Amino acid sequence: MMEKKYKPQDIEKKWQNHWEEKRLFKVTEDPDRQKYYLLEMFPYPSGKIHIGHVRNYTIGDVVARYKRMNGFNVLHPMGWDSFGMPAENAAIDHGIHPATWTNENIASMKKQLKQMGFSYDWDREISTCEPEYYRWEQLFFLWMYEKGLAYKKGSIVNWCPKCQTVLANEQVEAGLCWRCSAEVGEKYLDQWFFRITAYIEELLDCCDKLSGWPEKVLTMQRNWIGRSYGCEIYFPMADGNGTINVFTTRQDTVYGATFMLLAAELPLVMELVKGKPIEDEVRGFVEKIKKQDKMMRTSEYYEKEGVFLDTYCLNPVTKKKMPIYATNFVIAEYGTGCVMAVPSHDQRDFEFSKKYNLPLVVVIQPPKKPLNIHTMTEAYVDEGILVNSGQFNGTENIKALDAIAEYLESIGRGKKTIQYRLRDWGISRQRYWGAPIPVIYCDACGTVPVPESDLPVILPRDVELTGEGGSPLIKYEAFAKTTCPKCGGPGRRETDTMDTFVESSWYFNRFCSAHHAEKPGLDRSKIDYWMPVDQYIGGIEHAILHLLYSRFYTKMLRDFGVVGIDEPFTNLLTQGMVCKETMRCTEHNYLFPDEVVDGKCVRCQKEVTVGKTEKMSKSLKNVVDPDYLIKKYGADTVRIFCLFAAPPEKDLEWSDQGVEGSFRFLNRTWRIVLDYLDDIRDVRPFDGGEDLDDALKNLRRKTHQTIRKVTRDIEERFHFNTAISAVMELVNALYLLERPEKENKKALSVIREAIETIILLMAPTVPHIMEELWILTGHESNLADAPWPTYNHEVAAEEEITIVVQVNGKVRSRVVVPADEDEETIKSLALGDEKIARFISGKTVVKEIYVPKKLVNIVIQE
RNA sequence: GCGAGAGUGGCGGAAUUGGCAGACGCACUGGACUUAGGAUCCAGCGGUUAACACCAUAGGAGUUCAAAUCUCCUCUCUCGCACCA
Repeated sequence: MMEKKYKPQDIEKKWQNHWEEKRLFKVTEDPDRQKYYLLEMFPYPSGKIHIGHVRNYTIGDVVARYKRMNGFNVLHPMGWDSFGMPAENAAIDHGIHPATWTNENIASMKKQLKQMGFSYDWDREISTCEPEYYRWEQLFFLWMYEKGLAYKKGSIVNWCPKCQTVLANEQVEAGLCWRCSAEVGEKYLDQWFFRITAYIEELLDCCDKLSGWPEKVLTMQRNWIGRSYGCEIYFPMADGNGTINVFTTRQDTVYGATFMLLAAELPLVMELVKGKPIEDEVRGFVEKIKKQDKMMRTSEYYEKEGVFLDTYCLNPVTKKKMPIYATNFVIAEYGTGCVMAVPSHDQRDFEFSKKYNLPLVVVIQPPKKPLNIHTMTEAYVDEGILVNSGQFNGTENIKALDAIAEYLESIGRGKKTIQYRLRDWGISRQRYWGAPIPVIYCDACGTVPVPESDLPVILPRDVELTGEGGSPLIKYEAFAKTTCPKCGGPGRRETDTMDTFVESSWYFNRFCSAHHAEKPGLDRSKIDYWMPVDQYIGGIEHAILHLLYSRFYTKMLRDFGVVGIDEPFTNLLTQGMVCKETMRCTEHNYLFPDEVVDGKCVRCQKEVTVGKTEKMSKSLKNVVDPDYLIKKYGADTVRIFCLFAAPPEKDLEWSDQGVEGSFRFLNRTWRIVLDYLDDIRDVRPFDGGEDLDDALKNLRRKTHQTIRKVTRDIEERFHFNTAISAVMELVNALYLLERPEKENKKALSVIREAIETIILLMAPTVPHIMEELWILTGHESNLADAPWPTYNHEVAAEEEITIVVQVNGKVRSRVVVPADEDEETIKSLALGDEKIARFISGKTVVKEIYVPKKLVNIVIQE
């Protein structure tokens, strides 16, 4: 037979069409089968898929196909997180409507995903910018408003005066607008917030139950929520007018508090100095700090500064007068914005006391060298015994924490409290391309939610985007001008839209009933069948926000009765980044690979230096184009390389030569199968019963060992790299086998078993080539439906094992014995070994260690 | 500063519970086949050594019959939070 060459371009399209025509990946609820919901984080339709998507979705696809072959009813959907700023920027820059731009991008990216052969149920495709999607989000908003979980509050935001819009912190670069470079100011704006803090304890405590999540992500979430147990303490003003309240986790040092620090931004600061001679000086300081603040936050050198307010409060336990200062380093938003200063036991307070010559009192003595306030060069922040602390003297400071808090409570000067770092989620965006917030403002009735029956509030499409003057919705009267649903009088719609993180906080539910048109857009019976997501896969960059918001939404929707689970994602895999080396020359900075010939820049002929590997990005010119790779090598090569080059959770270093190697392996597999094709076509895979010679027995053992290894690697830890290398070994073993005669049906059946095993084991990874080989070997059913192979323990077991013989822990020899050989025989073989004899002759054997099936260690006295 | 993770050949990476360090692949070297080879097949490939052997898992100590793996210290890198009182 003429050997047929492996041409991925010929076969991949064919199989993709076949899968689509047969609707092989369409799923419905089936109570008799175990469900498996596999989800990869859906993409923003930016235009083209990048290699990070390819890696993410390849990992997911292999798991989906693997689970399908193992009999699970697999839900594997895909959709588009299609609201967002890039669409608006494209509109401003190129005059194309965000909707058009977005939908064109979706079409081309969908084509690319299909070219990769990903096994999605495309019938469940969703796009979050469609009213069919966001109408339910608006409904949830109304419910949240009703329950007080959505509320409006004034807050300070970054404001670009030129673009007339709020900027996220990440969009402020060195105090300037990222787009127009205008100086960013602050503005006090009414913003909508979601009360995520209503679920803060549950969000924190459930971290302990998420055993399928990486510890790293849980740690990040816990830190982000930032729970601190402490105490609120009330410091009475010296003049008897009210108190200053502080939050502290160190109430054990309250006897050492000698002055009071306030965040300069607090309104209280100006109130305290009102009408005093010092008022102007303080105002000047406060204005200066307010201006500096944002810049200084990111600066490394942060000089602690303060100004005395010419006012005192009293330490509630020592009754001593404490001067009050406004400062630049106390955070207004954390705790109460006021801090009791204990200079002997807090480094910041210590520095401040030195600068402004304020008194110190030691209240904790270290176990060894006692502290002296005159010779201290830094604060003592460790543990010790309380001194100068009234009734608590002599107690270990840690043990006194509770007692002091209780004492403060008993005298009415404080109470135990818990503080969090996490604040409520501000969701208002002064942006056009987002889901409208369903609220109407009426002069007579105030804030009025849009009635449920009027939903959805549709985002109008015929608007003009100029990039200036803020959101076009403000000026679009047909949208903004409306009537109050309560009194029928004139009203104006909220023209802010929701943060795009809102859409991604519940989309995984929508996939369960993607086209459900009845309230609340989620079919409870389908939700109950599919949710929670069994395996979620995505980038580590979403470790905090997206995952935290999704957890919040899940708990809230549960309390609304919409879903029946507490946590959305049972198992989480965070895949690493795709990196590549960078190249640059002194003249043109970063270069594309095709700008370099013979190590020189093609434009200036200067020497090119190969830089370190970094995350692929357009600006570093170290990207690879999935389209080009698919065209050149086929999707299967791209898929297998992404899996083989590194385990999924680690960063993957892209290597063009490595891709060649993966392509070579597929060719090698293709050739050996086609080479045997005529001979094995009419043979059945070996299924035991007959004796085999050593070579065939070894091949068969290898086959079954490979099934065991691949199954475990996928099942236990998703280590596809080692799974693939195991199959490579089996392919190598086939190459090394002496080719049997055509008449030797027994040998050919063993070979057929090996070949079918290779095809089945590789089916999830490289589905197109394996489908083709499956058909070529005479099968009629789809490989995608074939069952995952099983191994036979006895066949996989080694008959002979190599026992390592050590002398004093160093390998000196090896003996080969039957697998079931007894300890005594092995030991005597070891002692009698020629090489071993050289090491132990004339020495005393102290001990013999025997590890079954592994080694003998002979311990001798030197 | 705090928290988390990592450090193994020229490179990417292997190494169930402590038990043969370097699987598999890339690169490289040699051979075969070829008009040719940047195709393919076979073989070699951590370092020192003629060999025996010795040295090697960031560095140093320790526990152990035995350590890449466990403990302590030091160094380096990555990520997250960062004046959170």
